[in-house]
Amino acid sequence: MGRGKIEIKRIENSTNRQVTYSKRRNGILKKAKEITVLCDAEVSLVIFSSTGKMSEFISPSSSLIKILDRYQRTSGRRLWDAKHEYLNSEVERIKKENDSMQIELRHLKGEDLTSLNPKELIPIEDALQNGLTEVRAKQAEVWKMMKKNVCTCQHSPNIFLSLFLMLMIIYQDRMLEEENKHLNYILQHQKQQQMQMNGNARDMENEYNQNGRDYPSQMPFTFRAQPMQPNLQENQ
Amino acid sequence: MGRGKIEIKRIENSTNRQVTYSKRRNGILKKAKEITVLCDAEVSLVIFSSTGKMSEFISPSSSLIKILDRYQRTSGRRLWDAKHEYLNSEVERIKKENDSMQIELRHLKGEDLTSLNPKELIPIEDALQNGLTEVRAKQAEVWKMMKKNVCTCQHSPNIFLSLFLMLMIIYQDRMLEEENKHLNYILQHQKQQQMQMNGNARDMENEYNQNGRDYPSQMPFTFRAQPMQPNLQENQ
DNA sequence: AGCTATTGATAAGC
DNA sequence: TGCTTATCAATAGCT
Repeated sequence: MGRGKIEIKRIENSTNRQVTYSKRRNGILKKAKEITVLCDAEVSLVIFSSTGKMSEFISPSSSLIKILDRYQRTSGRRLWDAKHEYLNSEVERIKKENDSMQIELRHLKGEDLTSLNPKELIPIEDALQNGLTEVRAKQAEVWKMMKKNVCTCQHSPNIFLSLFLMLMIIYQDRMLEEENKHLNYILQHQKQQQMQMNGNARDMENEYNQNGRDYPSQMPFTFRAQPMQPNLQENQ
Repeated sequence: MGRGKIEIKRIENSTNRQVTYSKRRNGILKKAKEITVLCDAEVSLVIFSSTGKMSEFISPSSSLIKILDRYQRTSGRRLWDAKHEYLNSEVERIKKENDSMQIELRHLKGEDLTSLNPKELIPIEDALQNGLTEVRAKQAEVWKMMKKNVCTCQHSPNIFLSLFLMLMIIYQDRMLEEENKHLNYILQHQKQQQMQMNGNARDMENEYNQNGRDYPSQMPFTFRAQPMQPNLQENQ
């Protein structure tokens, strides 16, 4: 490509060689950029001219180190010494461990199940059931301990209030969540009511109670975000 | 250069991208060879396709290690040390990830729960419950499919036998486990009986049945490791 | 460094 | 993947 065909052999004229180098180097760098973008390839290109000037192109999303790392893994050729080799193997080993754990975790969380056959589902189900049993046993134990503390500890006059506060602390996140759901529910409900204003105006309080039963609650106790009963400690 | 101008941006069509990659890679490799010959440059070119296939060109008179050495000297950038640091940090990072996953896994499996406070147990319980729901939904789906296949497929006369065999395959591990438990139970029982030989010799069969009820079984169906009923297919 | 005639690379199609 | 061909891109030689 040019005013005449050239043979691919060393250009003897130094100036000419230098000019050709400059032009062709730009060409290759451009091509390298283009192939990374067009084909999302990973490219590392290092060129030294005969005068020792260096040019390079590394895919922007990568780095020379990453590419060389990959080069070693893919080609099997070793570039660094044993020290690095050890670290490399460490990384490989731990990454593998990591991957398998990730898969296990995903499965336990009910994700990526489509890739499993029925037989593989069984040990997962077992593990989950077992875990749940353990966790609930632990929770029961905690409750038992608490109860025991309440029964044996006589020197606190406000023990039920304390217990209540503990529950508040334990369940505060879920309570906030529930409260949010609750408030959202009321809000939406009020909107609906306003829209129906012109139509049949039914008893608002009554309707709330009616629908309140459908409002989902996953709490073990039915806490509602209402002012704390001030007479609670009278119960003991 | 081609039947039409193309914009330099990622080629979305995967086949097209692959073809273009192949062609352009050849082009770049050729250019790299040419510039080394024409201008006696030193070139190192490593390309990974998006599918992970590697191609390389290193100036024949050189080697990748020589070029990288020169790269370090010329650019002043460190590759070996940097590589070392990079790997060390990688190991650290992945190990941390590993540890946290391990802890999560243990917790989900109901281990090491003593270190947790009640509040921390709740998300674990939720995750387990959720996972169990997902897994069982998946299982239900599988069963539904099986059932559908059984109902819609009329050309197999031994469909219930087939179904039974499928169950056998799915549950074979648990069956073996159960059988083992069972056999161990009998063995231990017989030992106890032998030790009591000289004492009050009660009805052996009776005692087995009496204690047999306590022998735990978690199977959804009560399979016992006994010869398959040969008349099973008559049931259909 | 710029220009352009010319060769080379390649996009699209098979 | 390989071949063909119309087009576009790179560049050799020159200024």
